Amino acid sequence: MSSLKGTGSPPASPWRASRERLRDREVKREAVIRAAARAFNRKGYHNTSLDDIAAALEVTKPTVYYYVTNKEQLLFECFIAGIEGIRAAVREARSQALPARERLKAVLRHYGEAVASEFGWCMVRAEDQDLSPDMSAHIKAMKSEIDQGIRRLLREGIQDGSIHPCDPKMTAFALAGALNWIAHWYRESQGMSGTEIAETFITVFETGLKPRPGISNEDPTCRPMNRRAKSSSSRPGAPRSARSRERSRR
Amino acid sequence: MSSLKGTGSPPASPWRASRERLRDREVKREAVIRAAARAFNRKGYHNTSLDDIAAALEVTKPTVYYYVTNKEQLLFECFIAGIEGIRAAVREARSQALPARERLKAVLRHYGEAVASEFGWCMVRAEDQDLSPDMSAHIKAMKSEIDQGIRRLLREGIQDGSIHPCDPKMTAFALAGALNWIAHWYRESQGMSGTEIAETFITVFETGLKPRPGISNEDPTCRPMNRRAKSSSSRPGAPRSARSRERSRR
DNA sequence: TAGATTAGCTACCGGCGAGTATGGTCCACG
DNA sequence: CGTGGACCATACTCGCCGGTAGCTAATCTA
Repeated sequence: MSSLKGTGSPPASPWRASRERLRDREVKREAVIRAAARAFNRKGYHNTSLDDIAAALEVTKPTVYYYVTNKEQLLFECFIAGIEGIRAAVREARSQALPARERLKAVLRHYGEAVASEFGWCMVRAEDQDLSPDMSAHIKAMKSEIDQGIRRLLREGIQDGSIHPCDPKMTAFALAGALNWIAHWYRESQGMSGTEIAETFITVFETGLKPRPGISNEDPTCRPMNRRAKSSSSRPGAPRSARSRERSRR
Repeated sequence: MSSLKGTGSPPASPWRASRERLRDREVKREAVIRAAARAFNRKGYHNTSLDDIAAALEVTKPTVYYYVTNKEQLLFECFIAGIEGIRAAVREARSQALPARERLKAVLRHYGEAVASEFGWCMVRAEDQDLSPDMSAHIKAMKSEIDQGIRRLLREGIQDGSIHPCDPKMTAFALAGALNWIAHWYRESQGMSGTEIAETFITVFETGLKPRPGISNEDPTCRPMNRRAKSSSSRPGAPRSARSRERSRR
């Protein structure tokens, strides 16, 4: 699969112009997966029939089966499309020379972005009861990889002094839970992007609820819901490294 | 409904001795709902048939329908059973003379307890796509009530100085998300209770990731997983075993 | 131009599971 | 003692949906 992650492309279906057939099987296949993701997102996995997906693409069910073996695989592919970015971010975080808290923040930003994406729902809510044992195992392995990566960053941060001592396991659960839950309430219509939401969450997690005398409450991320421009200067040492790095789309 | 919330009662069914019929309708009705919650918890809503639920109670499907009008209502009742405790806690928090952060903490403790309960799954994952519009509206209203209650506590805490300034809406999302997600990974088998987990989360949220010079790291909740059973397996995204796709064999 | 390959459609099957029709059994009460 | 109602089982119906068979038409290849 090549560039499934990008951009809310308009729902135009590649079948439309039957004249200039792209004959690019991969493009169509991705369109099927994206349509499935959108449908799952709206109606849930079990309430979505393959006829629905086909209708959204203005084709019929056998056509969908021409690109995909079964419904389960459709869900699986959506999951992969969503989680791949996070895995990349986790791997990347290990090879950087920054305090662990900064590397963790970069991971969380990508995490939030992925969860708020088109595939966020599938990524977060794919129940392994709906998948065959081997696919379920795949998914569990990937989720575990991410979880362990976050725990490791927490441990490293505790050791290098950039993170307050805490239970890495439980803290990772709390962080991942807060971010995962974005998929339940986020709709693109709202003002904020996934990255912005992640940024706001990160501020909450970093600062904590208990007042910190030293820190001003002028921090723009603490103002209620304006969508400021990206305010790159407010916090010293904020790593734009992760942001500047272009998404690897191949 | 009387006391559905209590205690992981053994899965004994009140029908057991068909000889000594209890003939207590309310008791049986609650047993049905609890059995449904357990089944949904294990296999998911859509993968659970009413025959499954009936079988768990050692009765047949019409018996279930004798106590409940349809499957949807079953899910709804489970939801109510789970969320009622949180609503009560939110209401109670308004009539106390404590700093808002303390009242918020009390709410979050009840929240975590509810999410880790038998009905946590139903409460958290009841998709409103699976419910009729009016039931969905009920549920949304209750969820909103809780959300608004948390936001209010945050605002009050910011004003009385017990909570560091933050965006109440986003912070409420982060808190609720972290706690909701407990339902995805928590299994009673593990060592911690729901309240204990909530307590740990609260510590994380209060303190924040950034180091606080004043605070000792001797806080027992910050030690990694004091009473560890065979941990190392559970992780946030992956609800554990739950033998996938167990079909009702007849 | 003939066969092969690609891509899509119409029309169907099979079963699973929600919900029901019907009737039997046990108890309470008169 | 028989009658009504509460309670539960057997044995269905029926619609939906995942998946398939088999055809057609276009394009490619040689």
